[in-house]
Amino acid sequence: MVQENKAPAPEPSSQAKRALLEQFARVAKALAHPNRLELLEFLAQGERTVESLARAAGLSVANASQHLQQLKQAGLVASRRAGQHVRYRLADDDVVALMAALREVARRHLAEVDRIVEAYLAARDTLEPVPATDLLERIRRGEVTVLDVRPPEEYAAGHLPGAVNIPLEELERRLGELPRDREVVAYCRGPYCVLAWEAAGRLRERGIPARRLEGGLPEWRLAGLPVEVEKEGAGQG
Amino acid sequence: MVQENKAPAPEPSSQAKRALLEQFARVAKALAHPNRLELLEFLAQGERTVESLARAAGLSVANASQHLQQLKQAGLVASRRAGQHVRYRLADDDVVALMAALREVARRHLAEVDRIVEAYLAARDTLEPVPATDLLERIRRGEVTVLDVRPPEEYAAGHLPGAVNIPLEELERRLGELPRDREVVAYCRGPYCVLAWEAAGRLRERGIPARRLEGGLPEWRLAGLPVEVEKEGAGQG
DNA sequence: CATTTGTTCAACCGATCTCTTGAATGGTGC
DNA sequence: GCACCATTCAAGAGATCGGTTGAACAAATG
Repeated sequence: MVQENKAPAPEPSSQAKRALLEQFARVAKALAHPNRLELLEFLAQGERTVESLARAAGLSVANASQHLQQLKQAGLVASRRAGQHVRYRLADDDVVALMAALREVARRHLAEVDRIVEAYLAARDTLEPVPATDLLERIRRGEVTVLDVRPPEEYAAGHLPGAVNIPLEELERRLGELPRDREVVAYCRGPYCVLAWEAAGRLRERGIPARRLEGGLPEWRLAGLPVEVEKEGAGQG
Repeated sequence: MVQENKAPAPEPSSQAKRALLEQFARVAKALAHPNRLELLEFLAQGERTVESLARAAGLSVANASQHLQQLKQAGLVASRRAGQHVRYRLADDDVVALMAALREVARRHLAEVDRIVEAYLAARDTLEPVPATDLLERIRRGEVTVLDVRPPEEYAAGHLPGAVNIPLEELERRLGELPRDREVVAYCRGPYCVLAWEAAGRLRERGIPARRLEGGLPEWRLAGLPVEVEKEGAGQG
């Protein structure tokens, strides 16, 4: 039934409401493309140049640059010039929290996510992951070997206390570096980063007790847990 | 230096990675339009029909229905038929958390948000809002009058313990209902809902001590604080 | 100052999104 | 079983987005 009354109370500053909603939508829009989400995941590991990000994400440099600028305009990332390069970084840890909330909603309400995890990730490692706080306790007791399977560049930008860095592709070759009397806990970029699943699976196939950390380095850092950083040659805080 | 090596390790299941990122982007895409964000804000107050939502958001019914279906496919809302109507609701409180994270990032990193708040909202009430836990304490001590300025429909779907419901447009007329010996704390739909700012401002202009609650009903509920619900005539859990 | 290297800009096309309009669907209640 | 009603579907116009290409720009190097 057509209600012939005037517009339903065009509130005083519905103008403000609209303007605010547009700002929030702007942030969401920046998150609304898989390539940008992947760039954010890389940036959550630490500062990187455009070129490095483009290579990691399999994008052309121009394309990566465009996406990064969208992220920047949405306030999700920041950049600075360092020598010849422009280095991008997450604007803040609250961006990590936002991505976590996004993943959580998707995980809980999209059956497709479960399906993908079952089909691709659970095939490599079915064990439950180790919660971060449990791991910290066991690190302090020296009961565990922490294995960082990310590329050295990301390891250098920050890693778990005492973590050993063996990128996945070198794992078989460098098995000797892992003590055999302690459980290994592997981690990488985040809760769905395949590297850690794969590493845990491969290690257990070889009889080495191994599990994944629940979440990756960004989530660990977000929880306020301690992170070690290699001192950088050109770094300046 | 141009690295002429082959593609940078096209990881085993970058397929899975891609598929997951697309799912996360799907959720973000659903959030990436001001109209849908507004619908979500209404839904965060409680279950509503398509028609009611369309009217509240100033959309055509067909358009509102389309947006609601996008939200549904992204797992953000759910629906059920009730008599002749279809009633939509938030899928889960984690959606409230996601929206909170989105607003937080926008607030902290988009200068435009501050500008809008300053220009439109702070003009009505400049006092700092009351944190939810503080308010609960004062409610229990009976030290405060809690004022819900949302429409009765939203009040009925859930409100703060002991809250008085006076929609903003009736505020002047019904000032007598407010005890004059206690501070009034007004709230509405969320941290940027103008109703509470306006109400607090108008009350203080009349010499009644009044402030806003920090956040609205959805944030209060998300924090696990107690909510009162009117018993509904046709409700069935 | 000229060159090199890394990043950004600008223009373009195809794909996707948004809203409108008008018709179809499918429960409900009589 | 029938008519009604809220909701959904379908199609189309206009706008926005996404990726490519090639040129422009900026900082460092020699």
